[in-house]
Amino acid sequence: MISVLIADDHTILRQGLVSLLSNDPDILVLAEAADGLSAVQKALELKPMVIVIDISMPELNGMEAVKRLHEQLPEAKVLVLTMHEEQEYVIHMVRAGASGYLLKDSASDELIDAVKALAQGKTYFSQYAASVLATMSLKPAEMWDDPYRNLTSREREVFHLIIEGKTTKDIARSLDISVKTAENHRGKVLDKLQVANAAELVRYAAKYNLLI
Amino acid sequence: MISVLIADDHTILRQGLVSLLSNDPDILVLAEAADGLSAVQKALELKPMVIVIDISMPELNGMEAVKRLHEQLPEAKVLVLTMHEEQEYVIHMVRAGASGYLLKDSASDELIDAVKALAQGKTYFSQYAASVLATMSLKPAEMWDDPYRNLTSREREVFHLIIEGKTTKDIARSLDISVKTAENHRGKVLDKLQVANAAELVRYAAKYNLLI
DNA sequence: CTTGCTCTAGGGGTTTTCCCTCATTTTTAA
DNA sequence: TTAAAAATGAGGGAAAACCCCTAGAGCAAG
Repeated sequence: MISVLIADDHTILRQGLVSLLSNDPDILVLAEAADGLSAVQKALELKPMVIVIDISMPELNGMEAVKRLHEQLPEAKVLVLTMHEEQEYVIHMVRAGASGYLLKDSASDELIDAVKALAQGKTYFSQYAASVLATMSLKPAEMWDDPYRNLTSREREVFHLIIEGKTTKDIARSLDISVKTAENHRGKVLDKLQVANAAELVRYAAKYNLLI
Repeated sequence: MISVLIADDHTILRQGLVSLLSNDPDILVLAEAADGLSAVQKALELKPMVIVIDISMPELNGMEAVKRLHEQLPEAKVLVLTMHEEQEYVIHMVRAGASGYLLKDSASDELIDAVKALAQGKTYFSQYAASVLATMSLKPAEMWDDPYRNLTSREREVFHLIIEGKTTKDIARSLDISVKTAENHRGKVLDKLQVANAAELVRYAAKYNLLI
């Protein structure tokens, strides 16, 4: 019997998953969680064999939750179930400790296969995720992180202010630094993320789900 | 017996919905569709009483699909099931002909209630959607559309070029107009959408799912 | 046929962005 | 502890963005 915890903030989807997984005689759904924090808590309490988790959740996002689960409950296997196709998501989640990655538009049979694979200590990656990981493994390690990760903390502050539509003067004021310094940070951000202007930067942010 | 068609591009969610609805003895799921176009085709063919549809779908987005369904199969009731909380989505979908609007994080009981309500010719709106519509009905009709709708066709062209990160010079070249004209259009777009700069414009585009 | 809207184009201005360079101090890591 | 990286600040300049304004041509509706 495979015990499973399901974490997803969309109730209907979550209940649909419970319904799907419960149809299989080998699978027992222990509990559900609607946010990352309660997912970690319930996992530590109930010690499920497999945790099915979505990336985007309130309280504690999926990535942080996976990290904590992997640290505090390494014997539990984490299956990421998401609609995010971005390469970076796959990589980040795997590095955070996920044993499987499945897109929400895959078939429900695949979900059950994945849960069973993880319960047996195997990994399970969708066609897409597997190919991303295969491609990535050919690149040098320093290329793995998306450029946003290469920003310094100050640069990230500036980054977020730019994508809020703030001007350099606004940024200088809100960070209490000189306009010239803010300008320098701005330049470095654009340079590091390889975009030409603020508009492209916001596109970048949208692409990586960095817009609050 | 209530016949239902389910349209959602995420296979797992879709199958979860089928599983949930099939548990109810009064509901019969006739078919599923993974994109807007096939949803319309299958609806015209099978003539379901209720169509459960997601907004964001490939081929033909939910809004267009709802519009066509309402025109070509007015006797079928459309229930929009989505994770989009944006006010504008609710309004647009209702104006397109939806009889119900449900968020994906509502409970599955609510989904079944909604399907039954629509089958009886009633409407069903989630707490949130209902309040949005209540608030909107107090505003004058010309305020209903989001500002993007007020752009002229030329302004929309410019809009899309701006959110691609193009400079005014680029825009002038690509539309074969003078830089000054492009500048004027740019100004009008920013003014009509009430944003201060290109960065905010891209945010706006992201908010309304206008980023390609 | 006038009124209004759109598209076009320009004048002239201020502000902001973007791109270099250089330099000091602080923090971090080897 | 020394070297590297980060944060700070500034000068100067070219380009772009932003904000006024006017104005003609075309087109559709009243």
